[in-house]
Amino acid sequence: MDRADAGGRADKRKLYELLWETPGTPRRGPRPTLTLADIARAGVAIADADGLAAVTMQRVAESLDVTKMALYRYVPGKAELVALMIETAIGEPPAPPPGAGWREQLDHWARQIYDRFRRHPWSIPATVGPRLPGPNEMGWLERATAALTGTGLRGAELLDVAVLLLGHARGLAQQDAATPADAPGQHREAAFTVLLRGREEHFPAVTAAVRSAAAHNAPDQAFDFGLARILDGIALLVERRKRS
Amino acid sequence: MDRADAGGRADKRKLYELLWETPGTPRRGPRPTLTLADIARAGVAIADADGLAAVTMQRVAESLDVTKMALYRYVPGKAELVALMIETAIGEPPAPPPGAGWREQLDHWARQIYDRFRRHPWSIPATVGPRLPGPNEMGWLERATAALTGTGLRGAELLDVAVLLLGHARGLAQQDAATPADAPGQHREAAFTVLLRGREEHFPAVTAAVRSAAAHNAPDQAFDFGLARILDGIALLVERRKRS
DNA sequence: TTGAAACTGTGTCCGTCGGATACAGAGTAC
DNA sequence: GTACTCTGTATCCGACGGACACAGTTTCAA
Repeated sequence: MDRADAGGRADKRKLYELLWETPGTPRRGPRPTLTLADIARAGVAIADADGLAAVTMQRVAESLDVTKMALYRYVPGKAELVALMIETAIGEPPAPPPGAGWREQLDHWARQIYDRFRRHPWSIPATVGPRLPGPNEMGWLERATAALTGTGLRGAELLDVAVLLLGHARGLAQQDAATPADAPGQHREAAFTVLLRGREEHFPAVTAAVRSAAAHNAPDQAFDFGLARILDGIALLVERRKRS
Repeated sequence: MDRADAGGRADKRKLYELLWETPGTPRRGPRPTLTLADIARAGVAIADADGLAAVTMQRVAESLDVTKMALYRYVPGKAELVALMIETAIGEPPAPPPGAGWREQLDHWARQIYDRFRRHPWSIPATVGPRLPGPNEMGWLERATAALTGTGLRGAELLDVAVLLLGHARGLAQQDAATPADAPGQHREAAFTVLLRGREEHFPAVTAAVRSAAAHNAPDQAFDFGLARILDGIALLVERRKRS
């Protein structure tokens, strides 16, 4: 049973303090050999190298030359460790290109977060489910909403746009992570072709689409394509609001 | 260590047979007491009730009045069981509304898949990472691409559109699942308000957006909003292709 | 009719995981 | 110096996924 399900309010409070408050260092007893940042970085390194499943309290502790149980002096449990890892991996939001309009800013924002997801594929499964956002995560959200301030969109819509772009970046990063690294050329089409073989009459439209895509052997532009459609749709709304 | 990481080719082949081939029933030995569909349904029921973490070989077996190890006669491992559960939960794709244009079809498609994700929140974390799509999943993709056939979009773009819509439905369903069920009114804003309190100067744009959203106490329309933007953006492209 | 073969479900065992608890040593404040 | 507090450790536990050997059951072939 995952503690995230049954843990309840106490765990959530612990996580909040861990993410949002810098602990006032106590002045008694031996100095800690580790810091939260150390632990988070060690976890990220392991996850980057061998995936999220390889992030074990045991292994994180070994990479820090400490016993497994020592980690529990810093982190209440594994869920909180992963939360810290996410904050570390996502990092601080990048500065928007100076003097850019809302569209360029959002385009930049989406590409940056897409890049983070691709550099840390484990963060995609790690960020599903009910979660408490950390300061860095909130910082990214701030940048996205700030980009749209003054466009005439409503408050809720600003948040909706951020969620929309984030979902797209996540989805595409996941698709990239799903394609094996040994087929650099036709990522997605190759996997589908095998599945569709002999079943063309069941999936005629997909078959046609895959064949057409393979024939034009265009590079994988799914992220750019979706991003352009989304921004087009937002631009349409901005224009409409401006006129009214 | 998760077998999905290190398992390699043999596991993938097993999973393919499991998802795509109806096994020729052997005629020797005692008749099986279970079917794959039984097991998948039992797993779905447990996941719907208590979450994905509650789906244990032990518990699935108990709910079927069988020993844990009996399940391994049907399913190579837990990863494959979850894959079967996903196929069962997603189900066959719905028939498109007759006589509808591409936009209505895609709108319907997105709402339907959004609904599936919301009815089975566990399927969101279950469908991350490298996966082999099953027949039902491919069926959904078929419907989406079929809706756009004849619009002048390229083959790769049809697939991109499906990925885009799927990502949106996933993202929003996840956000819904993250909001506690005891706050029916202002879902998202309530959680943010607590985090932003006392930090308004750090996140001015988010603060303003959240306050504005809370003031207009509009119902949660994030899914509708994003879907409309996406379809607007696609419509723009379709128009452009039609003219050229 | 009588094995032999094949298949199903069971019981037992193992390694690994997250985590609780008790304890020993280290450092600080009085 | 001594009491207190904090750190890291050692040991233990239950639950998990899974391997393996075995017993019972059904069908096929002689």
